[in-house]
Amino acid sequence: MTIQRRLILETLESMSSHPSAGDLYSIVNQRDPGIHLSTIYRTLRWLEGEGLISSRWFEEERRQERFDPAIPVDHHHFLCTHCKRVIEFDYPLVDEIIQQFERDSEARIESTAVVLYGLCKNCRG
Amino acid sequence: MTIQRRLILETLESMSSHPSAGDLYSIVNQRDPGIHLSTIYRTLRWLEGEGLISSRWFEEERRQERFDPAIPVDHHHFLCTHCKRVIEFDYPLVDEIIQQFERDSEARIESTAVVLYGLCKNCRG
DNA sequence: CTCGTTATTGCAAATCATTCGCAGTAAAGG
DNA sequence: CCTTTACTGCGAATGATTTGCAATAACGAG
Repeated sequence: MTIQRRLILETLESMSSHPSAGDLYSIVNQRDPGIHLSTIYRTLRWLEGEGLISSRWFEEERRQERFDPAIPVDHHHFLCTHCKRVIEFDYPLVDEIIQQFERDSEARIESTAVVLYGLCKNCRG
Repeated sequence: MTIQRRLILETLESMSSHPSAGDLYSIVNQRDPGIHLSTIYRTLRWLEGEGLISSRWFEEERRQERFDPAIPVDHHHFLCTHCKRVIEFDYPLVDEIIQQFERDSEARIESTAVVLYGLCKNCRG
């Protein structure tokens, strides 16, 4: 555990917005101006491999990977298309979809990505 | 409507696999060896704008956009992680998730991306 | 059918997020 | 304090997609 890794992990954990590597860089950079973007990437990749964080791709911002400080246990996401806020949820209904699909198709489901896009409470209206 | 555009659209419509631009290029290229990859991209973008096709990003192959010959009406996807086959489905359960989330969060949902990953009937076992 | 205008193509270079190779530096344990 | 091993900073590479531009094809008017 190096200073940089600790700083990156702490910063990510303090954010609920599922930042991209670049977002994280501009914040971490304020406390450690010498840090390099590639260190951010490598550390995020390492944290992911250790199972401490997980990563997401949202269709809205298809190009940028976003990082989630949560352990990669199944949960799902809402992304506000206006303020970019992320809300997590976990409904048993998703499991019902999996079961129905497995019955209908005889496939075996191993993971899911359920994302809802729209306007949050604050951005409606 | 040029020769190239017609060829690209016909080719996409004949495929159920949700090909990437590169996949499409290697097939279209057999019938029109002079065609350029940028024409594929531009045409796909144009078809998308016309509402004739839609595009998807799957987390499994995060880097590559895949194109769907279907009109962009709400439907959902299964991607076989082994053979890359895509199966489409449309369950009312997804609408129930939307309604439940809208109730819980007071957000307004405008679109969804529901993708299931796993092994299809043929690739299990 | 021919000409002129406008849209589309082919090509090459640019983008942009992410990754990689490498040499220098820091961590960790003895 | 020293040695080994892992991590960082840096710059260059990657790879899918986009863009600028000059050449070409489509389409409508005559």
